[in-house]
Amino acid sequence: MARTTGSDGEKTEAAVREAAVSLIACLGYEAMSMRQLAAEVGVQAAALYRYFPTKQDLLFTLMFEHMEDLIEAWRAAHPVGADPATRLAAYVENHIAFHIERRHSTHVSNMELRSLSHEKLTQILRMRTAYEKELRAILRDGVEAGLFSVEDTGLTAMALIQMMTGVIVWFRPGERLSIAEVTATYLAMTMRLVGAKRGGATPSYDAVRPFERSRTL
Amino acid sequence: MARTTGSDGEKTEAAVREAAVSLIACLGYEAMSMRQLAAEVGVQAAALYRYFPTKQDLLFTLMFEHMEDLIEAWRAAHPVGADPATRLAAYVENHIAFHIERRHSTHVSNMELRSLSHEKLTQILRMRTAYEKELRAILRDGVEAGLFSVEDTGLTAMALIQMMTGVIVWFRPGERLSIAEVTATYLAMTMRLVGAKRGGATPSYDAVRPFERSRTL
DNA sequence: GAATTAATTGAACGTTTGTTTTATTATGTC
DNA sequence: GACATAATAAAACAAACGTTCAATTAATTC
Repeated sequence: MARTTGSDGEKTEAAVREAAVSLIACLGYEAMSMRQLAAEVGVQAAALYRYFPTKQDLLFTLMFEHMEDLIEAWRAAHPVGADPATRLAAYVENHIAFHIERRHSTHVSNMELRSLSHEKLTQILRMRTAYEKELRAILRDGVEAGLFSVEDTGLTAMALIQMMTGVIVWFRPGERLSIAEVTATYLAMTMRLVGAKRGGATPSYDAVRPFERSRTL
Repeated sequence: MARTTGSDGEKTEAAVREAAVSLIACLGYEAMSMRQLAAEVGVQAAALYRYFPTKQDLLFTLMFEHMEDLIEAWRAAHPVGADPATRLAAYVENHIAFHIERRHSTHVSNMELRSLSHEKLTQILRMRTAYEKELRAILRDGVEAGLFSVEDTGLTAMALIQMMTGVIVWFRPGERLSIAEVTATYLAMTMRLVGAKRGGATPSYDAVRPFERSRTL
């Protein structure tokens, strides 16, 4: 009827975050009730309000940290001073690896934007735009260097991001394809899509069927 | 306090459908209340139950008819007996035109699947799979004819559909790009992505910058 | 071991939800 | 003009919602 033995604020808060990401990803933000979330954590609904002032603040926190992590992952992975093709390859690989690893929080951050207040929405969209800007810069550099051939860098960046993020809709680890195979295929598709020229540091991105690939190895 | 002058069942039902698509697209299915929907139509909530037995039945009806229309649009537009490149071009053009025209109902059909019961979900997914199968068949034919070069037809089909459908996320009619420009660019990106060979009936799909294009015309 | 602080419960609050029921009025038919 | 039917309003239902508050116990500090 009060504090329970072994209870720890940090652990509870982490458990709430984790359960919330899963529940919101599966049911949707509006469909998940605070009582349902509390039950998943093994606690009463009132206890949640010790960690998050409102339901919407909880949602915002999850999204904000997802975007922070995404931007930080790219900051740690991006090759500095490399040629556009290398940078594009790094962007694709980082994006796909990150989104496959965090399917649930990606779902939350992409699908529940409409449940945010105007100010909080603006803040999340600003972070998203900053991340997408990196891709546009790579495409622009590639076009200016005569390495890529695209009609419109802004449109192409959106198309690529939609295509790559879409992987979480159908991909399930442990099924027909491995993460490495999926990433390699998306990389090849991306390089063809942007019309990457061959030669130099950039290998050919023509499609190689899996059985052919294994014969050449 | 009862039947109002000029009231007509058919008109009311159509108005309910229309308002529901807009409201669900903007607020989400769970966030839209039946009273809100009724107010939008200019009617009391109880009147809605004359046309749809439950809220979920309303959602299902909207999704079902969206999928029916999509499949019918492709049935009417698909070129029979044509080469894979022509068929692929027709698929892309039809898909983008349809989804731009029906942004709202596409949003509903893509985002609210989790609010459906198991049986109704299965029914919608069956229709979706049938539609996607058409694209896979085109890609397979193209690969077998040596015209396309893709690693995995299933994966490529999913990637293309995610990329194309994603247009509704950022595209707004009347802004920087026209529908025709967007469609042309997506078509060119698609052809490069599948490694379509040049020559024959298929023109080059190398990127041509807008200003260059207008100079050649 | 007393005092303080951290973590949680249980009950309650006022709203809002999807839906049902009953009564009432407009329209179309003979 | 009477009668049947179609279309709606108004009121009510129990259940569930997000959130608050006071009480209570575990852990920590001195």
